[in-house]
Amino acid sequence: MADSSYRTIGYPLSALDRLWRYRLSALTVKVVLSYPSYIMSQKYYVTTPIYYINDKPHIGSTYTTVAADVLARSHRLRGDKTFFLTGTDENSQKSMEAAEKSGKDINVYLEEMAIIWENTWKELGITFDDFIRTSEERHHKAVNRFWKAVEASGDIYKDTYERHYCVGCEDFKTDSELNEDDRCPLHPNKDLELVQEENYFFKASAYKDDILQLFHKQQDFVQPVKRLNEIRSYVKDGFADFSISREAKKVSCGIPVPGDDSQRIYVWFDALINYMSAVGYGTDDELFKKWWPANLHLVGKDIIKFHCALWPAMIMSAAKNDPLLQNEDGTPKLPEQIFAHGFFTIEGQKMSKSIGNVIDPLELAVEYPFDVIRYFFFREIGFGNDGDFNRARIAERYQSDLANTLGNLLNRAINMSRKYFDNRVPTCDTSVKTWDVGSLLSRKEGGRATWDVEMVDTLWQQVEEYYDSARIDLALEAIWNGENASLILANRLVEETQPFKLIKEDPEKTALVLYTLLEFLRNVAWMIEPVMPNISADIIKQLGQDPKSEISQNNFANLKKWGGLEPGSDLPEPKILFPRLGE
RNA sequence: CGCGGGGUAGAGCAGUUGGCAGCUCGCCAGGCCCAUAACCUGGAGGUCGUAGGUUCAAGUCCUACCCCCGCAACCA
Repeated sequence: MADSSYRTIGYPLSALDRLWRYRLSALTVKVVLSYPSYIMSQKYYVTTPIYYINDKPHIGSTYTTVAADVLARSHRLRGDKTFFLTGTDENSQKSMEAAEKSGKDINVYLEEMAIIWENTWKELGITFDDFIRTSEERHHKAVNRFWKAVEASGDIYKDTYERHYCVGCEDFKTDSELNEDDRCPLHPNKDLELVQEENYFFKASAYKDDILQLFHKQQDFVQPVKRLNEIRSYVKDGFADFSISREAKKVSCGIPVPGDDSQRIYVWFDALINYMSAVGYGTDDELFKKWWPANLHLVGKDIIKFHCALWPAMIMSAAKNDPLLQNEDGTPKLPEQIFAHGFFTIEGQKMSKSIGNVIDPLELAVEYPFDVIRYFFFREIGFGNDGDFNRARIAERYQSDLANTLGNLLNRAINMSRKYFDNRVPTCDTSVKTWDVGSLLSRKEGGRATWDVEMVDTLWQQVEEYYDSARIDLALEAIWNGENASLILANRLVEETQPFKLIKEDPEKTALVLYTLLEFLRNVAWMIEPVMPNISADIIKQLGQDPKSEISQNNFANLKKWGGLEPGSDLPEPKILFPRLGE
């Protein structure tokens, strides 16, 4: 990097060979902004969708919820005021049908199921801060307030119509949206309902340009980019008004339309508002001001239409007549970002109850420590992409990444330290930031021959950036395999310095090497804490520290500062972190 | 013209604005002996779905085409 002798200034561009251009591009310095952590401290509000409770949680909803948990934990770790919301959608026809099937009273059924969901998340160690149920009073109040605001903006109108309604899409279909057999192309085997009634509509179409403008101005409003493209073309091609109510006599659930008991608010208009009702909209203005707008709505790729287009349109409308929804400059307080993750198949097959491959997360947590599953979710599958939930791959990841790379490194580092330094963390000068390794640490040409604490700082910066952009997968990759300090590199460090030989010649240098390994592992433990909280705590305990006391300091800058592991402190006897499988 | 995803090493995947085709696992050969038969190094293995086009330069941009996956219900 420092060697710029091959930069032949003034050379005509056309004469540049491939190598030259390649090297020049390698010179591009990544500028990473870093702030003192006391400035970084801010609020973070993240949500999952509210789940239909026509059955217990499965691996799919678990994936979404765990992702939100990882992001919430990553912000808490850094001292951000964090609010993580999940919950249940109880005003839907699907819940009603499931209740009927079970033969239970609807309220009894909803109560039981909501408890199952909440308890499942608790048992899996999900750190949600609130659990919203759309049957709750606070939600009804929020919906009422929201409806009235939208109504005052003139965006709710009544219409009598006769139209094709697709139960699968929960949406109306215009003639142009039907396939050649006059059926819904998404649900061709499902009869369209010819619906004839008088309902309320939300004038979404009035916000078409504003939504497109939003996509244009805030390019990261929808992530990943491919979803933004998808939703943009949907809005461009026609962003029709949404039906937002049903005749009360035809549905057995739902919140009554304010001022019109003959109609019930229908599905999405009601459900989306949960993100506001949970933080006090309609019940606690101060609380609402504290948390809204949400920083991130985490959703599955199937519901981006509602979250990325309908929801902002609804807020734009309501904001016109509700100061609580306005920024200081009068613009609507929209959520900052919507991230759509992909779906996964189970062993190559679509997840399906009839195939019988639906996985209960609690049963899975018996097969593997749940931290391992969490790791697999984000290491194996690029976040935002589709993937496959595959047992063989879990075992592979476990053996290779967890046992061999991480677990073994911890074990060998602790064992050597104990053996050579009287069961203690080696004593060395922790202010030494850089030292000769003796050979090349990086296998790449031009790789470094020194250990440099700066590499750990750089890794921290990368990891934080990746967590910030919800790229949990990239954070893990950087920790395990990155160009800077990484677990791979730490293992290589052992080979290059050979502390097991070095101890006979140069105990001081050996102390430096082993301290570096242990202290790096302490840092890694905190980097992976959002994804593997239990493993993280285990590592810190094995290093002779109390994870709780460290985190209770709630001082992120302190926690990641090099030298946190005290030289000379006791090192307990190590335990195998990830026992080999099948033994 | 229904919508979306995808075709890159044996398997699974990355490849930002075109600039030496990469990662993990597996395989082969060495090294090491602190450690969980773990760790490190080297190697083999590619017509980047096909055919055209733009360009000094295409996995990447353009055009056409082929193939695979998902789209009854359950369902993130």
